[in-house]
Amino acid sequence: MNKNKPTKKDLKFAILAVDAVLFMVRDEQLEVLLMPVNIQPHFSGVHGVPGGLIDSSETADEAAERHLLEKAGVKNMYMEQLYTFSDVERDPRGRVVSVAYIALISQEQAGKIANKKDVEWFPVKKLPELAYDHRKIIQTAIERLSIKLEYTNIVCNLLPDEFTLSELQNIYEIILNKEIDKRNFRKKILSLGMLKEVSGKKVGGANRPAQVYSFKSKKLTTLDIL
Amino acid sequence: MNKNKPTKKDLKFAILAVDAVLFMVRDEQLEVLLMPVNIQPHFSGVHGVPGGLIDSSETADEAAERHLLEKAGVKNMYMEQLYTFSDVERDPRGRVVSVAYIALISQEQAGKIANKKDVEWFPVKKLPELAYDHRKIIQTAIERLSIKLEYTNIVCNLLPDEFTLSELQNIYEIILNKEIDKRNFRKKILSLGMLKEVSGKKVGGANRPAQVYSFKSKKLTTLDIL
DNA sequence: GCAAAAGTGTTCATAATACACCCATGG
DNA sequence: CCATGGGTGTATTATGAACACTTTTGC
Repeated sequence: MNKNKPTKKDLKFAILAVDAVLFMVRDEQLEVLLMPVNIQPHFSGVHGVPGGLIDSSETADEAAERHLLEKAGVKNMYMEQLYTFSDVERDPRGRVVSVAYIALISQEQAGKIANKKDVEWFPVKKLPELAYDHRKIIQTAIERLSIKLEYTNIVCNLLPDEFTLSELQNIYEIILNKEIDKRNFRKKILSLGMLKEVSGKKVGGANRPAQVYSFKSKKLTTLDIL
Repeated sequence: MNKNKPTKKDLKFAILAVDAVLFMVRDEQLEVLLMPVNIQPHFSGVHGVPGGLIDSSETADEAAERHLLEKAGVKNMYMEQLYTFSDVERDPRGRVVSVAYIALISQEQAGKIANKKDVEWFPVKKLPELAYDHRKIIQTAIERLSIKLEYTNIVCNLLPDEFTLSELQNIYEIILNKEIDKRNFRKKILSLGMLKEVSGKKVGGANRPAQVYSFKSKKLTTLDIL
């Protein structure tokens, strides 16, 4: 392909970046991790998802992991490629193509994060002003997450290892933005055979203790109903 | 590529390319368009899908369209982004990240293509030796296509404007690689309400003429059964 | 004893599957 | 008249949806 040196003219290349939309569920809300973006004279007082350039010796996946670790102190989370955004004008400073990722952690994991200054969780329903095309990226991520909730076990990445059926149902209701019948939900989720009972009950205050469950496997599995 | 010629200090970039996996169904087979790849000393006598670099003034989508037109003479086809492949060693000449696309045309459209020298259709079950990571890209494309057949109207892009139910069923059977009951298939596909009858019958030889149908809309629609 | 969440079954409607024969045409 | 693909219906089963009360605990 390009055999010339980077002579800067007619050279076809773009700066290649990654952006990672990191989700967590907390307080009955789907939240996304943002950090301030301050790029004079284009952006100030706005936020964006963590991201950065891809190094010449790493894959996009590795770059996304690295930037999440460096900028947000998060590691070992579930991550999948979302979409590659390549609008010519998406970065006012010049041509930057971004490979976007979805990443998921439980509230529990979120609590353990080395608290980097400047990172902050926002409910997706109350996003601040965003830099670049990050609103579109987040929107795309939410759609993907919603769809995958319905036909994969991806939800396991938003929960701690052990959880109750109510907690599980809650996450579905929050992300899908609708109420689900408790009896039908339990029947269905248990019939899928992905869960196992864990000994011990969760004592949660002034109410009946709940059975605790865990996923048999956290490997992404497609429930092919077809 | 170019990491040995860092004219721009620490500048991190990669060559950005697109690759387009163009599918067609013909002769009871899913076929993909390939062209020879001859890159000395790395590749000779092997094939790859059409593709090329992204220009600094075009999006990845536009680049994919352009390369399909330039290299294969195909235009106005259905196209969607597939995945971005970024393995560091995927191009032996240097770092090239590729945004891969799926494109679909009907056999009818394929026949009208200005016959570019060197392009050739191969059944996906009999692929020749392939350059780069194109086998992986094609594999990923086939999986995506199969999945989307089941919950979208994407199949319309593989058919001519007017077609019979048998032709439609045939495409499903070929791509999903399984037999489908004729009566159940018709019941289901008609109940989705995406088709309209077209006046006229298809006379196909020594048998009863078949009713002709067309899609009410070719816009990609998700059949949310959920 | 009461507030709060856990847990549990049945009925009904709809959708998926399995399955076999007659129809219209060209040669 | 026969070979070829077009076209149709029913019975069975599985799945999804609607729906209300009892249980266990902390206070």
